[in-house]
Amino acid sequence: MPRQATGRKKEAILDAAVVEIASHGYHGTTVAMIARRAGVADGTIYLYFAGKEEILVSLFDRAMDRFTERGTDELAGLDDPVARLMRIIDLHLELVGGDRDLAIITQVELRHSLHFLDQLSRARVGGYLQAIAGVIAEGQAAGVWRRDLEPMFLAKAVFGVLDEMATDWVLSRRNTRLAARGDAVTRFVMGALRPTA
Amino acid sequence: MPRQATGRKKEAILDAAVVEIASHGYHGTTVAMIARRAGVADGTIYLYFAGKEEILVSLFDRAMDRFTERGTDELAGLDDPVARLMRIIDLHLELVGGDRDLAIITQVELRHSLHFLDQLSRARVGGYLQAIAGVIAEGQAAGVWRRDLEPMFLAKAVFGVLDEMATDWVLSRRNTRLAARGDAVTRFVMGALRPTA
DNA sequence: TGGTCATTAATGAATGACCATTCATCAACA
DNA sequence: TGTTGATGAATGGTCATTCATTAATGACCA
Repeated sequence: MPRQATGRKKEAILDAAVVEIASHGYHGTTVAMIARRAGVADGTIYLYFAGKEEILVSLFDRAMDRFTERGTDELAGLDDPVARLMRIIDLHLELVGGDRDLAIITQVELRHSLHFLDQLSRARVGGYLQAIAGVIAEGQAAGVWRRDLEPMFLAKAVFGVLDEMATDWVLSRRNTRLAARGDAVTRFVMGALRPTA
Repeated sequence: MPRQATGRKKEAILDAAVVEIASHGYHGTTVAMIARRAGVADGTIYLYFAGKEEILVSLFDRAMDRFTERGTDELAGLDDPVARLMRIIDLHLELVGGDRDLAIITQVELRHSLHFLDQLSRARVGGYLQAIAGVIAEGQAAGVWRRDLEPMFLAKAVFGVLDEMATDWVLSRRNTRLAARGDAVTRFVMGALRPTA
Protein backbone atom coordinates (compact mmCIF):
# COMPACT_ATOMS: atom_id res chain seq x y z
CA MET A 1 0.00 0.00 0.00
CA PRO A 2 1.15 3.55 -0.74
CA ARG A 3 2.88 5.65 1.85
CA GLN A 4 1.23 8.87 2.85
CA ALA A 5 2.68 12.00 4.35
CA THR A 6 2.38 11.14 8.03
CA GLY A 7 0.00 13.90 9.09
CA ARG A 8 -2.43 13.25 6.27
CA LYS A 9 -4.24 10.20 7.52
CA LYS A 10 -4.49 11.42 11.06
CA GLU A 11 -6.16 14.59 9.85
CA ALA A 12 -8.41 12.63 7.52
CA ILE A 13 -9.51 10.43 10.41
CA LEU A 14 -10.26 13.43 12.61
CA ASP A 15 -12.18 15.14 9.84
CA ALA A 16 -14.23 12.02 9.25
CA ALA A 17 -14.87 11.64 12.96
CA VAL A 18 -16.30 15.16 13.22
CA VAL A 19 -18.84 14.44 10.51
CA GLU A 20 -19.85 11.01 11.75
CA ILE A 21 -20.04 11.90 15.42
CA ALA A 22 -21.97 15.06 14.70
CA SER A 23 -24.65 13.13 12.91
CA HIS A 24 -24.80 9.87 14.88
CA GLY A 25 -23.42 10.86 18.27
CA TYR A 26 -20.30 9.45 19.86
CA HIS A 27 -21.85 6.19 20.95
CA GLY A 28 -23.81 5.81 17.74
CA THR A 29 -20.66 6.09 15.67
CA THR A 30 -18.58 2.97 15.14
CA VAL A 31 -14.89 2.97 14.46
CA ALA A 32 -15.73 1.30 11.16
CA MET A 33 -17.89 4.26 10.12
CA ILE A 34 -15.06 6.69 10.78
CA ALA A 35 -12.58 4.50 8.93
CA ARG A 36 -14.90 4.17 5.97
CA ARG A 37 -15.43 7.92 5.64
CA ALA A 38 -11.74 8.61 6.12
CA GLY A 39 -10.91 6.09 3.39
CA VAL A 40 -8.74 3.91 5.59
CA ALA A 41 -9.05 0.43 7.04
CA ASP A 42 -10.46 -0.11 10.51
CA GLY A 43 -7.11 -1.20 11.85
CA THR A 44 -5.39 1.92 10.55
CA ILE A 45 -7.24 3.98 13.13
CA TYR A 46 -5.24 2.19 15.79
CA LEU A 47 -1.96 3.21 14.23
CA TYR A 48 -2.83 6.81 15.03
CA PHE A 49 -5.06 6.59 18.10
CA ALA A 50 -4.93 4.36 21.15
CA GLY A 51 -8.67 3.81 21.03
CA LYS A 52 -11.99 5.29 20.11
CA GLU A 53 -12.05 7.67 23.03
CA GLU A 54 -8.70 9.16 22.12
CA ILE A 55 -10.23 10.30 18.84
CA LEU A 56 -12.72 12.39 20.76
CA VAL A 57 -10.00 13.85 22.96
CA SER A 58 -7.88 14.70 19.93
CA LEU A 59 -10.85 16.34 18.28
CA PHE A 60 -11.30 18.61 21.26
CA ASP A 61 -7.59 19.35 21.49
CA ARG A 62 -7.36 20.26 17.84
CA ALA A 63 -10.35 22.56 18.15
CA MET A 64 -9.02 24.21 21.29
CA ASP A 65 -5.61 24.71 19.71
CA ARG A 66 -7.14 26.55 16.79
CA PHE A 67 -9.39 28.50 19.15
CA THR A 68 -6.49 29.57 21.36
CA GLU A 69 -4.23 30.42 18.46
CA ARG A 70 -6.83 32.61 16.83
CA GLY A 71 -7.67 34.24 20.15
CA THR A 72 -4.07 35.07 20.89
CA ASP A 73 -3.68 36.68 17.47
CA GLU A 74 -6.83 38.72 17.66
CA LEU A 75 -6.24 40.05 21.14
CA ALA A 76 -2.61 40.92 20.54
CA GLY A 77 -3.22 44.50 19.54
CA LEU A 78 -5.89 45.34 22.08
CA ASP A 79 -5.06 46.96 25.39
CA ASP A 80 -8.39 48.25 26.59
CA PRO A 81 -10.14 45.60 28.73
CA VAL A 82 -13.53 46.62 27.34
CA ALA A 83 -12.33 46.11 23.78
CA ARG A 84 -10.67 42.84 24.74
CA LEU A 85 -13.79 41.40 26.32
CA MET A 86 -15.93 42.48 23.40
CA ARG A 87 -13.49 40.77 21.07
CA ILE A 88 -13.61 37.60 23.15
CA ILE A 89 -17.39 37.52 22.99
CA ASP A 90 -17.52 38.00 19.24
CA LEU A 91 -14.72 35.54 18.62
CA HIS A 92 -16.27 32.86 20.78
CA LEU A 93 -19.54 33.06 18.88
CA GLU A 94 -17.82 33.34 15.52
CA LEU A 95 -15.57 30.33 16.06
CA VAL A 96 -18.21 28.07 17.56
CA GLY A 97 -20.74 29.19 14.99
CA GLY A 98 -18.36 28.68 12.11
CA ASP A 99 -18.65 24.91 11.93
CA ARG A 100 -21.93 23.35 12.89
CA ASP A 101 -20.64 19.78 13.00
CA LEU A 102 -17.83 20.77 15.31
CA ALA A 103 -20.26 22.81 17.40
CA ILE A 104 -22.48 19.77 17.88
CA ILE A 105 -19.46 17.97 19.24
CA THR A 106 -18.28 20.74 21.56
CA GLN A 107 -21.75 21.64 22.80
CA VAL A 108 -23.24 18.18 23.11
CA GLU A 109 -21.13 15.11 22.46
CA LEU A 110 -18.12 16.11 24.51
CA ARG A 111 -20.23 16.44 27.63
CA HIS A 112 -21.48 12.90 27.78
CA SER A 113 -19.81 11.70 30.93
CA LEU A 114 -18.74 13.20 34.18
CA HIS A 115 -15.26 11.79 33.94
CA PHE A 116 -14.81 13.08 30.45
CA LEU A 117 -16.25 16.53 31.02
CA ASP A 118 -14.23 16.89 34.18
CA GLN A 119 -11.02 16.03 32.37
CA LEU A 120 -11.62 18.45 29.50
CA SER A 121 -12.93 21.16 31.70
CA ARG A 122 -9.93 21.18 33.93
CA ALA A 123 -7.42 20.85 31.12
CA ARG A 124 -8.51 23.44 28.60
CA VAL A 125 -11.67 25.29 29.51
CA GLY A 126 -10.08 26.19 32.84
CA GLY A 127 -7.38 28.10 31.02
CA TYR A 128 -9.94 29.92 28.93
CA LEU A 129 -11.87 30.95 32.04
CA GLN A 130 -8.64 32.18 33.60
CA ALA A 131 -8.00 34.34 30.56
CA ILE A 132 -11.46 35.90 30.74
CA ALA A 133 -11.08 36.45 34.46
CA GLY A 134 -7.78 38.20 33.81
CA VAL A 135 -9.37 40.65 31.40
CA ILE A 136 -12.16 41.31 33.87
CA ALA A 137 -9.71 41.92 36.68
CA GLU A 138 -7.95 44.50 34.52
CA GLY A 139 -11.21 46.29 33.90
CA GLN A 140 -11.96 46.27 37.59
CA ALA A 141 -8.54 47.66 38.41
CA ALA A 142 -9.06 50.39 35.83
CA GLY A 143 -12.30 51.27 37.56
CA VAL A 144 -14.57 50.70 34.56
CA TRP A 145 -16.28 47.59 35.98
CA ARG A 146 -17.93 46.67 39.25
CA ARG A 147 -15.71 45.26 41.97
CA ASP A 148 -18.27 43.67 44.24
CA LEU A 149 -18.05 40.32 42.43
CA GLU A 150 -14.98 38.12 41.95
CA PRO A 151 -13.33 38.09 38.50
CA MET A 152 -13.56 34.29 38.30
CA PHE A 153 -17.24 34.32 39.18
CA LEU A 154 -17.87 36.94 36.53
CA ALA A 155 -15.85 34.98 33.99
CA LYS A 156 -17.97 31.89 34.63
CA ALA A 157 -21.15 33.92 34.29
CA VAL A 158 -20.01 35.38 30.98
CA PHE A 159 -18.95 31.95 29.77
CA GLY A 160 -22.35 30.59 30.83
CA VAL A 161 -24.12 33.14 28.65
CA LEU A 162 -21.89 32.38 25.65
CA ASP A 163 -22.22 28.64 26.13
CA GLU A 164 -26.00 28.78 26.40
CA MET A 165 -26.24 30.86 23.23
CA ALA A 166 -24.06 28.32 21.45
CA THR A 167 -26.07 25.33 22.67
CA ASP A 168 -29.33 27.04 21.83
CA TRP A 169 -28.04 27.74 18.33
CA VAL A 170 -26.96 24.14 17.86
CA LEU A 171 -30.37 22.88 18.88
CA SER A 172 -32.35 25.41 16.88
CA ARG A 173 -33.40 24.26 13.47
CA ARG A 174 -33.68 27.73 12.04
CA ASN A 175 -30.87 28.81 9.82
CA THR A 176 -29.40 31.68 11.80
CA ARG A 177 -25.83 32.78 12.32
CA LEU A 178 -24.56 32.41 15.85
CA ALA A 179 -22.29 35.42 15.48
CA ALA A 180 -25.36 37.59 14.95
CA ARG A 181 -26.04 37.34 18.67
CA GLY A 182 -22.74 38.98 19.52
CA ASP A 183 -24.23 42.42 19.84
CA ALA A 184 -26.97 41.39 22.26
CA VAL A 185 -24.55 39.32 24.35
CA THR A 186 -22.15 42.23 24.53
CA ARG A 187 -24.90 44.59 25.66
CA PHE A 188 -26.02 42.10 28.29
CA VAL A 189 -22.53 41.48 29.63
CA MET A 190 -21.49 45.13 29.62
CA GLY A 191 -24.67 45.95 31.48
CA ALA A 192 -23.90 43.31 34.07
CA LEU A 193 -20.38 44.62 34.57
CA ARG A 194 -21.32 48.31 35.03
CA PRO A 195 -20.39 49.56 38.48
CA THR A 196 -23.32 49.50 40.88
CA ALA A 197 -24.82 52.83 41.75
CA MET B 1 -43.03 -13.86 44.81
CA PRO B 2 -44.76 -11.20 46.92
CA ARG B 3 -46.88 -8.54 45.33
CA GLN B 4 -45.82 -4.95 45.78
CA ALA B 5 -47.82 -1.77 45.67
CA THR B 6 -47.48 -0.88 42.00
CA GLY B 7 -45.60 2.39 42.35
CA ARG B 8 -43.02 0.97 44.71
CA LYS B 9 -40.82 -0.91 42.32
CA LYS B 10 -40.90 1.76 39.68
CA GLU B 11 -39.70 4.31 42.20
CA ALA B 12 -37.07 1.92 43.50
CA ILE B 13 -35.78 1.38 39.98
CA LEU B 14 -35.60 5.12 39.33
CA ASP B 15 -33.85 5.74 42.64
CA ALA B 16 -31.33 3.04 41.87
CA ALA B 17 -30.80 4.42 38.38
CA VAL B 18 -29.94 7.87 39.74
CA VAL B 19 -27.19 6.46 41.92
CA GLU B 20 -25.72 4.11 39.34
CA ILE B 21 -25.84 6.52 36.41
CA ALA B 22 -24.38 9.32 38.52
CA SER B 23 -21.37 7.24 39.34
CA HIS B 24 -20.80 5.24 36.17
CA GLY B 25 -22.46 7.38 33.51
CA TYR B 26 -25.37 6.32 31.36
CA HIS B 27 -23.38 4.14 29.01
CA GLY B 28 -21.27 2.73 31.78
CA THR B 29 -24.32 1.60 33.69
CA THR B 30 -25.86 -1.74 32.75
CA VAL B 31 -29.48 -2.61 33.27
CA ALA B 32 -28.24 -5.39 35.53
CA MET B 33 -26.52 -2.87 37.82
CA ILE B 34 -29.72 -0.88 38.21
CA ALA B 35 -31.75 -4.02 38.85
CA ARG B 36 -29.27 -5.22 41.43
CA ARG B 37 -29.32 -1.95 43.37
CA ALA B 38 -33.11 -1.71 43.14
CA GLY B 39 -33.40 -5.26 44.47
CA VAL B 40 -35.30 -6.60 41.48
CA ALA B 41 -34.52 -9.02 38.68
CA ASP B 42 -33.18 -7.77 35.36
CA GLY B 43 -36.37 -8.68 33.60
CA THR B 44 -38.51 -6.75 36.06
CA ILE B 45 -37.13 -3.51 34.70
CA TYR B 46 -38.92 -4.28 31.45
CA LEU B 47 -42.26 -4.58 33.18
CA TYR B 48 -42.00 -0.90 34.05
CA PHE B 49 -39.90 0.60 31.28
CA ALA B 50 -39.80 -0.08 27.56
CA GLY B 51 -36.03 -0.02 27.53
CA LYS B 52 -32.94 1.44 29.09
CA GLU B 53 -33.37 4.83 27.51
CA GLU B 54 -36.88 5.22 28.89
CA ILE B 55 -35.40 5.04 32.37
CA LEU B 56 -33.35 8.13 31.63
CA VAL B 57 -36.35 9.96 30.19
CA SER B 58 -38.45 9.06 33.23
CA LEU B 59 -35.72 10.27 35.52
CA PHE B 60 -35.73 13.64 33.85
CA ASP B 61 -39.52 13.82 33.84
CA ARG B 62 -39.75 13.01 37.52
CA ALA B 63 -37.13 15.65 38.33
CA MET B 64 -38.83 18.27 36.19
CA ASP B 65 -42.22 17.50 37.72
CA ARG B 66 -40.87 18.10 41.20
CA PHE B 67 -39.06 21.19 40.01
CA THR B 68 -42.16 22.66 38.40
CA GLU B 69 -44.41 21.80 41.32
CA ARG B 70 -42.10 23.41 43.80
CA GLY B 71 -41.67 26.45 41.60
CA THR B 72 -45.38 26.96 41.16
CA ASP B 73 -45.87 26.82 44.92
CA GLU B 74 -43.09 29.19 45.76
CA LEU B 75 -44.00 31.81 43.19
CA ALA B 76 -47.72 31.75 43.98
CA GLY B 77 -47.59 34.57 46.51
CA LEU B 78 -45.20 36.84 44.68
CA ASP B 79 -46.39 39.62 42.39
CA ASP B 80 -43.35 41.79 42.00
CA PRO B 81 -41.28 40.65 38.98
CA VAL B 82 -38.06 41.46 40.78
CA ALA B 83 -39.03 39.26 43.72
CA ARG B 84 -40.19 36.53 41.35
CA LEU B 85 -36.95 36.45 39.40
CA MET B 86 -34.89 36.44 42.58
CA ARG B 87 -36.95 33.52 43.83
CA ILE B 88 -36.43 31.64 40.56
CA ILE B 89 -32.68 32.10 40.80
CA ASP B 90 -32.49 30.89 44.39
CA LEU B 91 -34.86 28.01 43.75
CA HIS B 92 -33.00 26.84 40.69
CA LEU B 93 -29.72 26.68 42.60
CA GLU B 94 -31.35 25.18 45.67
CA LEU B 95 -33.12 22.41 43.78
CA VAL B 96 -30.21 21.48 41.53
CA GLY B 97 -27.80 21.72 44.43
CA GLY B 98 -29.97 19.64 46.71
CA ASP B 99 -29.09 16.28 45.23
CA ARG B 100 -25.64 15.84 43.78
CA ASP B 101 -26.36 12.53 42.08
CA LEU B 102 -29.39 13.97 40.36
CA ALA B 103 -27.38 17.08 39.45
CA ILE B 104 -24.74 14.95 37.75
CA ILE B 105 -27.49 13.49 35.63
CA THR B 106 -29.18 16.77 34.74
CA GLN B 107 -25.93 18.65 34.12
CA VAL B 108 -23.96 15.95 32.38
CA GLU B 109 -25.56 12.62 31.54
CA LEU B 110 -28.76 13.94 30.05
CA ARG B 111 -26.83 15.91 27.47
CA HIS B 112 -25.06 13.05 25.82
CA SER B 113 -26.60 13.14 22.39
CA LEU B 114 -28.03 15.73 20.10
CA HIS B 115 -31.22 13.82 19.57
CA PHE B 116 -31.74 13.36 23.26
CA LEU B 117 -30.87 16.88 24.32
CA ASP B 118 -33.04 18.29 21.58
CA GLN B 119 -36.00 16.23 22.69
CA LEU B 120 -35.67 17.21 26.35
CA SER B 121 -34.89 20.77 25.64
CA ARG B 122 -37.94 21.31 23.54
CA ALA B 123 -40.26 19.40 25.80
CA ARG B 124 -39.49 20.74 29.25
CA VAL B 125 -36.68 23.27 29.36
CA GLY B 126 -38.50 25.29 26.72
CA GLY B 127 -41.41 25.75 29.11
CA TYR B 128 -39.07 26.83 31.86
CA LEU B 129 -37.45 29.42 29.61
CA GLN B 130 -40.90 30.71 28.63
CA ALA B 131 -41.73 31.18 32.28
CA ILE B 132 -38.57 33.16 32.94
CA ALA B 133 -39.16 35.23 29.82
CA GLY B 134 -42.67 35.98 31.08
CA VAL B 135 -41.38 37.33 34.37
CA ILE B 136 -38.81 39.44 32.54
CA ALA B 137 -41.45 40.84 30.20
CA GLU B 138 -43.49 41.89 33.23
CA GLY B 139 -40.54 43.71 34.70
CA GLN B 140 -39.92 45.43 31.40
CA ALA B 141 -43.55 46.48 31.16
CA ALA B 142 -43.35 47.84 34.69
CA GLY B 143 -40.35 49.89 33.65
CA VAL B 144 -37.90 48.42 36.15
CA TRP B 145 -35.81 46.55 33.58
CA ARG B 146 -34.16 47.46 30.31
CA ARG B 147 -36.23 47.05 27.17
CA ASP B 148 -33.53 47.05 24.54
CA LEU B 149 -33.17 43.26 24.65
CA GLU B 150 -35.84 40.62 23.99
CA PRO B 151 -37.34 38.81 27.01
CA MET B 152 -36.51 35.39 25.52
CA PHE B 153 -32.92 36.39 24.87
CA LEU B 154 -32.60 37.63 28.43
CA ALA B 155 -34.22 34.45 29.77
CA LYS B 156 -31.66 32.32 27.91
CA ALA B 157 -28.82 34.49 29.21
CA VAL B 158 -30.05 34.12 32.79
CA PHE B 159 -30.52 30.39 32.32
CA GLY B 160 -27.01 30.19 30.90
CA VAL B 161 -25.57 31.75 34.03
CA LEU B 162 -27.53 29.42 36.31
CA ASP B 163 -26.66 26.37 34.25
CA GLU B 164 -22.97 27.21 34.20
CA MET B 165 -22.93 27.67 37.97
CA ALA B 166 -24.62 24.31 38.36
CA THR B 167 -22.21 22.52 36.03
CA ASP B 168 -19.23 24.17 37.65
CA TRP B 169 -20.50 23.04 41.05
CA VAL B 170 -20.99 19.48 39.85
CA LEU B 171 -17.45 19.34 38.50
CA SER B 172 -15.82 21.01 41.48
CA ARG B 173 -14.46 18.67 44.06
CA ARG B 174 -14.67 21.17 46.88
CA ASN B 175 -17.53 20.69 49.25
CA THR B 176 -19.51 23.87 48.69
CA ARG B 177 -23.22 24.51 48.58
CA LEU B 178 -24.55 25.55 45.20
CA ALA B 179 -27.25 27.70 46.79
CA ALA B 180 -24.53 29.85 48.33
CA ARG B 181 -23.95 31.37 44.91
CA GLY B 182 -27.50 32.69 44.76
CA ASP B 183 -26.56 36.09 46.05
CA ALA B 184 -23.79 36.67 43.52
CA VAL B 185 -25.94 35.39 40.65
CA THR B 186 -28.76 37.68 41.68
CA ARG B 187 -26.45 40.68 41.82
CA PHE B 188 -25.06 39.81 38.39
CA VAL B 189 -28.46 39.32 36.80
CA MET B 190 -30.05 42.38 38.37
CA GLY B 191 -27.10 44.42 37.17
CA ALA B 192 -27.54 43.11 33.66
CA LEU B 193 -31.25 43.95 33.67
CA ARG B 194 -30.91 47.53 34.91
CA PRO B 195 -32.13 50.05 32.35
CA THR B 196 -29.31 51.47 30.28
CA ALA B 197 -28.35 55.03 31.05
C1' DT C 1 21.16 -0.02 -13.79
C1' DG C 2 18.73 -3.54 -11.86
C1' DG C 3 17.94 -6.91 -8.51
C1' DT C 4 17.53 -8.53 -3.74
C1' DC C 5 16.02 -7.66 1.02
C1' DA C 6 14.65 -5.43 5.30
C1' DT C 7 11.49 -2.18 7.07
C1' DT C 8 7.26 -0.38 7.98
C1' DA C 9 2.55 1.49 6.78
C1' DA C 10 -1.64 -0.41 5.93
C1' DT C 11 -5.16 -3.85 5.64
C1' DG C 12 -9.53 -6.17 7.04
C1' DA C 13 -11.21 -10.59 8.57
C1' DA C 14 -11.53 -12.80 12.92
C1' DT C 15 -11.99 -12.55 17.86
C1' DG C 16 -13.97 -12.01 22.13
C1' DA C 17 -16.31 -9.32 25.39
C1' DC C 18 -20.15 -7.10 26.59
C1' DC C 19 -24.98 -6.32 27.54
C1' DA C 20 -29.90 -5.14 26.28
C1' DT C 21 -33.67 -7.75 25.85
C1' DT C 22 -36.59 -11.96 25.86
C1' DC C 23 -39.32 -15.65 27.57
C1' DA C 24 -40.12 -20.17 29.73
C1' DT C 25 -40.94 -20.86 34.37
C1' DC C 26 -42.21 -19.90 39.09
C1' DA C 27 -44.82 -18.56 43.13
C1' DA C 28 -48.17 -15.75 45.47
C1' DC C 29 -52.63 -14.42 45.57
C1' DA C 30 -57.94 -14.40 45.02
C1' DT D 1 -57.03 -23.27 40.03
C1' DG D 2 -56.49 -19.47 37.07
C1' DT D 3 -54.22 -15.06 36.94
C1' DT D 4 -50.47 -12.19 37.15
C1' DG D 5 -46.19 -10.09 38.92
C1' DA D 6 -41.66 -11.47 39.10
C1' DT D 7 -37.57 -14.06 37.94
C1' DG D 8 -32.90 -14.76 35.82
C1' DA D 9 -30.60 -17.75 32.58
C1' DA D 10 -30.09 -17.83 27.73
C1' DT D 11 -29.89 -15.40 23.36
C1' DG D 12 -28.34 -12.65 19.74
C1' DG D 13 -26.35 -8.72 17.99
C1' DT D 14 -23.06 -5.29 18.13
C1' DC D 15 -18.52 -3.48 17.99
C1' DA D 16 -13.82 -2.23 19.67
C1' DT D 17 -9.66 -4.14 19.10
C1' DT D 18 -6.10 -7.41 17.42
C1' DC D 19 -2.82 -9.48 14.38
C1' DA D 20 -1.34 -12.37 10.53
C1' DT D 21 -0.69 -10.89 6.05
C1' DT D 22 0.26 -7.72 2.19
C1' DA D 23 2.59 -4.34 -0.41
C1' DA D 24 5.22 -0.21 -0.98
C1' DT D 25 9.57 1.83 -0.18
C1' DG D 26 14.44 2.66 0.24
C1' DA D 27 19.05 0.78 1.24
C1' DC D 28 22.58 -1.90 -0.35
C1' DC D 29 25.33 -4.24 -3.50
C1' DA D 30 27.03 -6.24 -7.91
